[in-house]
Amino acid sequence: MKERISTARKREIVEGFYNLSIVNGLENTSIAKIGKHLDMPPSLIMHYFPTREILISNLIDYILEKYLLIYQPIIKDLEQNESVDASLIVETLFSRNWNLLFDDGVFYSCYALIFRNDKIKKEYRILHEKLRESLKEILDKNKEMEGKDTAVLAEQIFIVVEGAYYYLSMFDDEAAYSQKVTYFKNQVYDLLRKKEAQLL
Amino acid sequence: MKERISTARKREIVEGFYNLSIVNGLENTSIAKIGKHLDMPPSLIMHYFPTREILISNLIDYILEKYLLIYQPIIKDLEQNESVDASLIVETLFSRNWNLLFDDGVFYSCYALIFRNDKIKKEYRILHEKLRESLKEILDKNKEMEGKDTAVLAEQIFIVVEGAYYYLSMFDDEAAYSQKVTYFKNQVYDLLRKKEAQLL
DNA sequence: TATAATATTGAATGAGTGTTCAATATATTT
DNA sequence: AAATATATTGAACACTCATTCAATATTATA
Repeated sequence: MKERISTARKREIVEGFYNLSIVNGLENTSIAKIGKHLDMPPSLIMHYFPTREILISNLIDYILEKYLLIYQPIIKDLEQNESVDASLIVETLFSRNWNLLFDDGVFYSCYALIFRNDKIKKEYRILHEKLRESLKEILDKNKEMEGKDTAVLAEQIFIVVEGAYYYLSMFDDEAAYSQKVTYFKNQVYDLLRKKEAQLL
Repeated sequence: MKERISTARKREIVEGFYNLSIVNGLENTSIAKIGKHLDMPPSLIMHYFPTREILISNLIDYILEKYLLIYQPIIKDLEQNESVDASLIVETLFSRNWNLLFDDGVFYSCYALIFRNDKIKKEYRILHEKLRESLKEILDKNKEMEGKDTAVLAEQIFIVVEGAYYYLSMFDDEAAYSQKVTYFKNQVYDLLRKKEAQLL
């Protein structure tokens, strides 16, 4: 019972931190502000997260956890069919639903921390490796992929996806945005179509 | 003369800000710390940069200015030859010299600001468009590129480069790093080799 | 040389920071 | 019901923050 209170409070605090960070930025979201937002004294936050660093670490866990949900449409499809076709993969990877899962501003602020914090760097690395492994498994279920090095293919596809999200975040103009997305989707389709297995 | 003092001081301050941010992170680099680092009172910094926001804006100008220097090896080569071959382009884009030009931690911290600051977003967008336009011009000088949509090609190449830098920053292991770089370089070579012009 | 403009200093401001601590309330275990 | 563990409170801490201001030093202009 107390265990439940503890975990519920922790989650409440992390989510409050996250939601405030979306609006104010990670660097401007203080423990006092989180407390005011959630109507609880800062000392209670410190009770569950002894230092701000620990709190940030938990926020990152929370964000990365959400990040893994991208594959949900594909997993859902796999429950009914044996393999997934290319278009569902591409459309899922570039869907804007992704942006709804987590806030890009907070995500990149946390990402920037990898350069000065090895623990965070490792967490990010593990997540990104997971994303690629999952894509490889999905690709391996497809007969058209036989004989291809799906591990390398997954790496190359994700580089396009991640580069695209990075770049496209700079564009507000809907027309320019969607035209560029088309280029990058085609780029992934080309990778999937490529006949020869990737050379080492 | 006074003009010179002013611009020299401004540059000194921005560089101090930048150098401290590399070590402590952008969010932990205060005006007081910059002052102590440069042995000048905070009030002098405020004299040249009335608000912290303006100072950050100038830091971003400074970083983006450095970013544009990637093309230097190619420009140097173009002074002697009429066109640049693919390998110099690919090697330049993936060279680690790039990392020496500016600090990635500071760069991504500043990048994260685009999500809450439209002025910064626009600056970043303009830089990234410039990078692509320059690459297009370089590609256009090459006869092998005739008939290809070099504008789209430049977009697709840069997506790979930027995605790669984002992803590779998570890896410290030299072997894993260089193997992955190989994949991504090949990916760009494939783009350059592709016969058909890109469909709209 | 006198005047105006800019450069530089140092002290002060109030607000906000993360964190600590002792006291109290609530729930769990004995 | 008593003892123990956890949850919650609110006040306080020393410190740092960006920013302001009046005073002084230096340089440029008239």
